[in-house]
Amino acid sequence: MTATSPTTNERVEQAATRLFAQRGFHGTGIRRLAQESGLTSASLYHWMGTKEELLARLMRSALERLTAEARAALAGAGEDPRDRLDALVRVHVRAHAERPEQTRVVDGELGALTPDARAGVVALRDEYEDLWRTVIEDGVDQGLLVVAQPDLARRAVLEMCSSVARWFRSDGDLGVAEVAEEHVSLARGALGAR
Amino acid sequence: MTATSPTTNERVEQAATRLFAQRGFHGTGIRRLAQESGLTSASLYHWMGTKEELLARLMRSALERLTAEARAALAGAGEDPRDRLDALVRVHVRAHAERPEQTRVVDGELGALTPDARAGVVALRDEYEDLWRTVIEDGVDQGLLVVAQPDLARRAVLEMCSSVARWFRSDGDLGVAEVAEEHVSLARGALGAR
DNA sequence: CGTAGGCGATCGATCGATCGATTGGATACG
DNA sequence: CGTATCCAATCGATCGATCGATCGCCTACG
Repeated sequence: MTATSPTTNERVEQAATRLFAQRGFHGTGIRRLAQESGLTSASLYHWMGTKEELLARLMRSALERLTAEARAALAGAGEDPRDRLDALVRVHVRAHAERPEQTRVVDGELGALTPDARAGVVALRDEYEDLWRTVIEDGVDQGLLVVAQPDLARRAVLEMCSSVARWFRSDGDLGVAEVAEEHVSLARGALGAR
Repeated sequence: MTATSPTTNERVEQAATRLFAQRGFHGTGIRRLAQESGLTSASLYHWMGTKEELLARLMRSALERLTAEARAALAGAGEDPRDRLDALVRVHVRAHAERPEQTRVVDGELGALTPDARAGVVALRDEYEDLWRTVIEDGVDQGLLVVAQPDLARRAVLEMCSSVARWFRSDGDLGVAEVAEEHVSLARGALGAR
């Protein structure tokens, strides 16, 4: 157990993630952000750059982590596209259950970014979704998944799994593992897994 | 074809729906909202009350319309819970495809409301979701739908269908009807329809 | 003449961001 | 060793802009 006290940078990022998730990017002022980080608004600029740069950084690192976790899970999964789908669902649901604020910022604040900053985030998101696209395409090609519109189905299943971030509570009736397995079952059903 | 020119009130509500959907409630200023409504910011107050009242009104009327459409569809559907589920999916998907800005405001700006205003909107949302809850419960009770966690499944399928508002384009490859039927199929699969 | 609808002007508050100044610990040098 | 230099980090003060909202006044019309 390494319970290091958080660095200033971590305190800023944690406060920003929490506030952006709760009140939105435009609903969060830099004074409030500084207060929750334990700094003055002037000092805050030493760590965050501009407010938008901070948001973009948070979104990119969250997406990079998610993609890395998905790649690792796929590397440990077998060849069967259905098993690989299960692995993606588990990673996605776990991430949204365990880091709901991070994922809600990624999913909900894209529109707050200027085109330049948005492009970088969108590229990372597309990279992540390509993992899903490939798995679903492989499954359909091999006749192990049955969907008429793979792109539509991918978006639908992704959003289905993302919804967890908006209701899951770690002190609720269901544990993370149960929720993940339940979504594995829903996703398999939706995609017509043989 | 009744192509009446929009009333001032309609122009305000349409501008607000568009802006709130695109830039968010906190990202939309009074002046911009007035400009797009063809009014000065002072005149705007004659029509909208406060900015928050306007948002709450938009959200309530959108939810009331959705609920009314869902009730009408259920009234015209048969007794089989699977058919009733199909009807709900079609209404939900059509609404999100044809009125993406309205639905995105409802789904995304709840957090911008003060507790008092939020309560009224949440009550309407619960009323709508109860229609889904009942249908799914009936289906499970009769053994025609198979899900381990009906509440979780309801949320998952709802979010799955809501995702349409974030990508559908009326000039794209798929029409509204096709998208709706595709989601009917996905929902049936996810909920294990016999 | 009353009222619905609209306007310009302006309110106090807050916005995101920057300024110059200060601190303290590390590093380089005589 | 002593001290000069540097730089990351922080601060109070304040910038111009914009925020949501309100005011009094004007005009058109039933």
